[in-house]
Amino acid sequence: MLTIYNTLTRRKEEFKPLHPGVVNMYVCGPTVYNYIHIGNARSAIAFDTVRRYLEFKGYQVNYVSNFTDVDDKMIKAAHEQGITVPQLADKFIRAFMEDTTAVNIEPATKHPRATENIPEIIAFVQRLIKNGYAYESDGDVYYRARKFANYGQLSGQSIDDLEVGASEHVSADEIGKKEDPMDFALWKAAKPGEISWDSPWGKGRPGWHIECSVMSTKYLGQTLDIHAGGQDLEFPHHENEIAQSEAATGQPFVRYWMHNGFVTIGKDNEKMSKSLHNFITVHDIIKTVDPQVLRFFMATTQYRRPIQYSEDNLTDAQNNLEHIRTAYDNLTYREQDAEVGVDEVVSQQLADFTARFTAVMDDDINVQNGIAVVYELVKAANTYAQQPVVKQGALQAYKDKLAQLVSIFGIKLVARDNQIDDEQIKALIEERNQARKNKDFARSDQIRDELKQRGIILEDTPQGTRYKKEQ
RNA sequence: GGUGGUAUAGCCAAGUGGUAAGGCAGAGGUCUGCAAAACCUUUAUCAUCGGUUCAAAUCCGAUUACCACCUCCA
Repeated sequence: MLTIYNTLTRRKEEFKPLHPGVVNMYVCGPTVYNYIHIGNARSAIAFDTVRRYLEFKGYQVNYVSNFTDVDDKMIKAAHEQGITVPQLADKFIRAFMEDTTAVNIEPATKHPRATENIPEIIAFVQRLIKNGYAYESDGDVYYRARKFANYGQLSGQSIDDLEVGASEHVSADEIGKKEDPMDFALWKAAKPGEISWDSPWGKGRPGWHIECSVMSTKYLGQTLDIHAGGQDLEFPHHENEIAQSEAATGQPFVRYWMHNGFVTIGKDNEKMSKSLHNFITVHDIIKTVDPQVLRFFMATTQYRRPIQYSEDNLTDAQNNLEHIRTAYDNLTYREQDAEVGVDEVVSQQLADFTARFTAVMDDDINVQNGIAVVYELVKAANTYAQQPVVKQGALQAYKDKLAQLVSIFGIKLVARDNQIDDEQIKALIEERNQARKNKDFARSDQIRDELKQRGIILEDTPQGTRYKKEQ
């Protein structure tokens, strides 16, 4: 039984989608005014992993993730770079797709953009005005937070406590426009020269929160199974989404709210964020770090826990991933002398591993326990691969299971190309084998060292000398 | 000030009442001509104090430290 921690109720709950067998899932995406950093990627990776596990469990997942392609930061960045807001959006949406593809994040079923849904947004705002939850004020439209009885339920705070904080931060030009400091913008009037769309309230653009309410319900229905995002979106973004959506539809908006923990950095474990200027972009890091290592590093920490970013931790991930890849290679290597047939003991063992993996992952996607099962599988596979007699079917079964389980973490296990075409190298390997037969170990070690310099690793096994390229 | 989270071996980290999973690094060993790879063995009383209990890392209270949200941020 799959359980998921629901931020709304602050406890783990049995996961039951509204429609059996289908999961409608919405994940808040980035504002596309810059390359995504590792913290942004964490969110995408965390929920890509959740998605992959749900699919492993047999669900059909409709996965929608938006691009916020118009807001203050977009307008500012476009102005600074001397390009239009749509040009800026196109540039960084392309970069987003490149970066997320590199770390093996599946594209969403649908990646809607706010600016592609302006008519729907306007209609949604009109509905809120009609229902009495919103009001126009000098070209802006605001939501009456106090009118929504459950406002504050997600963040667990009373609206009065929230108001104390909010009143300190209301910008000067909003004072006087709002009926109440807690009210938030659904539609913002355009300043001269800003990108804008015609609306019943004059030229303007959508507020931040409204696009997610509109697009999630448009593509997934009035009640979503899962709505996810970073913990920093709990308030105000997701709180406001609930208020908007439920005031408009009269239906429960989301069944399970999921929020991922932050990537932290530095000795103080500070949140990696754009405003603290302590971020590392995916675009940059994958120039020097294997994207699969980055993926493994992030995917093997449970989504709610923080991830401490450091070189050491990344190295740990690299070692662990290499260990898994080597096991896969070890299985592949024995295919040359494997006997035809299957092994019932192995089949049973793999079924047990799968059951245990599922049992631990069912506990709120506990990937640390999941990966622990994978390590046990690796150990069993390595042990099997050293048996004097092995079966083709068993080798394949181990490989398939290993590949299947790590694919949930976004890792692609493939047979590595260790073919050597260089005749000179082949001759050297042959010469070394001859030298070993003649117990000329000085010569054989010399050849081994020489080839190592050239990136060829030799390993002597009971099945003969195995060579592989240095990774 | 309000709210939430975290504190387990050198490092990462699991574990929500019964005498501490797993990985990395380290040490020893098996295998090997030597290596490599692999496998085996080995390393903690769980931030502090107090309480409940036959029994607590695990429940309750207090304390300390760190982080986050309450304004844009995944």
